[in-house]
Amino acid sequence: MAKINEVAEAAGVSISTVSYALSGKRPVAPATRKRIEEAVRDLGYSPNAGARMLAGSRTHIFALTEPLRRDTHAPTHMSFVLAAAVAARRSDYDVLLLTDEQASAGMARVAATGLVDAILVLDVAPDDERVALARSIDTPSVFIGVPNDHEGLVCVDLDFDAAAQLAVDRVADAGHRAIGLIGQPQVAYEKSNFPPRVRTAFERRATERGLRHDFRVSGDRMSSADVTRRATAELLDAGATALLVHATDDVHEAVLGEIADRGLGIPGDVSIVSVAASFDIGVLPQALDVIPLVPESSCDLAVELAVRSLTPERPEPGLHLLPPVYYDRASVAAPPGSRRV
Amino acid sequence: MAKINEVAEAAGVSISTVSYALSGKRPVAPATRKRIEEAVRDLGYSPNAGARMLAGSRTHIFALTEPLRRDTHAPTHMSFVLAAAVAARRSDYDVLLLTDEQASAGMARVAATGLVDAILVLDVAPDDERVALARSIDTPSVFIGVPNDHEGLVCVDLDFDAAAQLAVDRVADAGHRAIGLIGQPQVAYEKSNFPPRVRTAFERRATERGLRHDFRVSGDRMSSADVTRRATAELLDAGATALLVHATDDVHEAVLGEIADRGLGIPGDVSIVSVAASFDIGVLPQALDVIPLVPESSCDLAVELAVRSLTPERPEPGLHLLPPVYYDRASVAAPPGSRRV
DNA sequence: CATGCCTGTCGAAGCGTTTCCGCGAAGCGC
DNA sequence: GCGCTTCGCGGAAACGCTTCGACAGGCATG
Repeated sequence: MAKINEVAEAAGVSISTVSYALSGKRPVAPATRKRIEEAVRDLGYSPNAGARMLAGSRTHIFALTEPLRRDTHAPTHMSFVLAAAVAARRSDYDVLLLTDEQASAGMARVAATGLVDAILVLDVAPDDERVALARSIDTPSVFIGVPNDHEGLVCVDLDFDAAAQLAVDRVADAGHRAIGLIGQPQVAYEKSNFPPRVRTAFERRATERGLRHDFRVSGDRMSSADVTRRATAELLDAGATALLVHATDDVHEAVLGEIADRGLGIPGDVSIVSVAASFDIGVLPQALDVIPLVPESSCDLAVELAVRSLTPERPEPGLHLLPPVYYDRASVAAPPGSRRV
Repeated sequence: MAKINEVAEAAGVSISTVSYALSGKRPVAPATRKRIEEAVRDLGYSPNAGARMLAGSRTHIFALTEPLRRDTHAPTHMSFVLAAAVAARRSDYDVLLLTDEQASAGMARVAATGLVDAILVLDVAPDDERVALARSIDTPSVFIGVPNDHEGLVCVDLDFDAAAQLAVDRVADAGHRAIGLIGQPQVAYEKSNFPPRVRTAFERRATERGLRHDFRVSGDRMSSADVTRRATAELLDAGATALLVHATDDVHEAVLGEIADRGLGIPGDVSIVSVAASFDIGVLPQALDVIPLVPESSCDLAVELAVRSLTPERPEPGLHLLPPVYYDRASVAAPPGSRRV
């Protein structure tokens, strides 16, 4: 509760010198700086947030908007929120949560009142209404996810296309000629932005590589494991020797369960690659090759772009895609009966 | 981006009149008020957040601290965060998220800088370090959950004792003489504050009513359904005719699965009551009697107390427990072979 | 020795609200 | 018609910080 003038008095300098010493925006003599730092410590001074906002042009707050759709996968979502908060903090920023209907309304509000310096947009839908909003306000925003119409926006995401292509290439290189993709639940292809990207890239690349390929959605919360198991069964029955899985942990479990129940081995009989998994793949009973979706990476980049958009070197609008990384866990091998080793 | 003086000019009044008209802290002539409101609309004025904080003594921000322990159940947690944000918004408050290590460090920081008016404490552990912190700062705080040492703190929670007692009474009244409790995973009894409360109250009340009773933990994420099924089997084998379940949805599913596999009917052979469930009990394949833990109730109350702690009528420190509500879904009946109907 | 240039510091002007104090006009009772 | 209260409103002082412009002194340069 000490104020800056008390610090100044205690250190025997002027208020402005204290301010400069703390912000580092102007050089201060080492001896002076030391006295000031001591005074700060002794008095337990920390600058008043409101005064800082008013005088400076920074609030040191980012908004995080998240509509929280019904079908949002809670654990994944939590990882992103956490990662965003941690990343923001590293740049001396706090995070203001705008959930639910406040995702849009609040976004306009905090922009108008100047409560935040920038806005991080989470849980992006293909036709997200926050796209228009972002364009209409002058608070910079960074989308974590790619809406259909992203003209002029700064977007961050895993390069899902490249990820899907990488996975397809890997199994194709291993000699597989027929592959399947177990995707997200049906609703995700309507409400979310990335599942369709994986699917499309999968199909395109499989075609390019001359592979037979097929796609199935997985089960959602209600229909549970059954749908997924059936999907797995269908793909295997159709002759697929490699499966890519783009889904949550329980879907992976169901896929592995079905494979095990059939007495098939990984990678001896079936090869598996997990694409864009955002959970800890280590919780699964079987080690799987994975191209992870790392919330920390996306959020770190998003925060960096947000910070930079407050400087003269604003980041250029457009897609900032993170290159996929492939982790080999020996769940991909040549298909059974193949002539190669 | 319009400022209050522009509004004043446009409406032909002074700045202070605009302020009073908007805050309602002093009466303003209807005609004047109308002119001001129009000017506000025309100019799209919204008061600058920083200036408001500095001049007024309110920031209109609550902090929400959540350490996010490893074992936190993501969906439940999300419900609480969402409920808190919604409740806060109804009182014209925004929510600043302090996760992870910032749960404590950030709590001290936002208090010192005056960034927030009050602090909501989530995810409370029995020996929570935020207890000491809360006492040492002068920003009011409200705990959602009850730490062991809650002397002088304002705490909100479901009355777990009463809930457990209510459930025990219900099955006892129905004629059961041997009952079981399927609780949370083991770790929850060390790290969380409420599971032990349910267990203790269960045991006390069952003893008071002269019931044979037994307790089992459920399985966690890794050990999955097996542990829970075994626990269920053990309780049933020991002769329990009624089971109380205090756990997440998948544990409920496992319990129901085990009962179904044994060819037992609910409530014909076994009676079930779900205690303090925070998920939508409707997702289960079978309707169950439930005493729900409603995040909205807790958070609404917490916000109300937080708001009130900023007024002269500060709420008195202590436990503010929400009375449990019993929803009858016909999953409790007389035990098999009982003489009554 | 005068000049100019750094370096380190200070004073003061904002930043956009809220709120205290006070003033004029209108309404009231006598 | 006079003094009183009440009502509506305006002026101006905070609120605590950042930052611009200025200035003194020390140093090297011509």
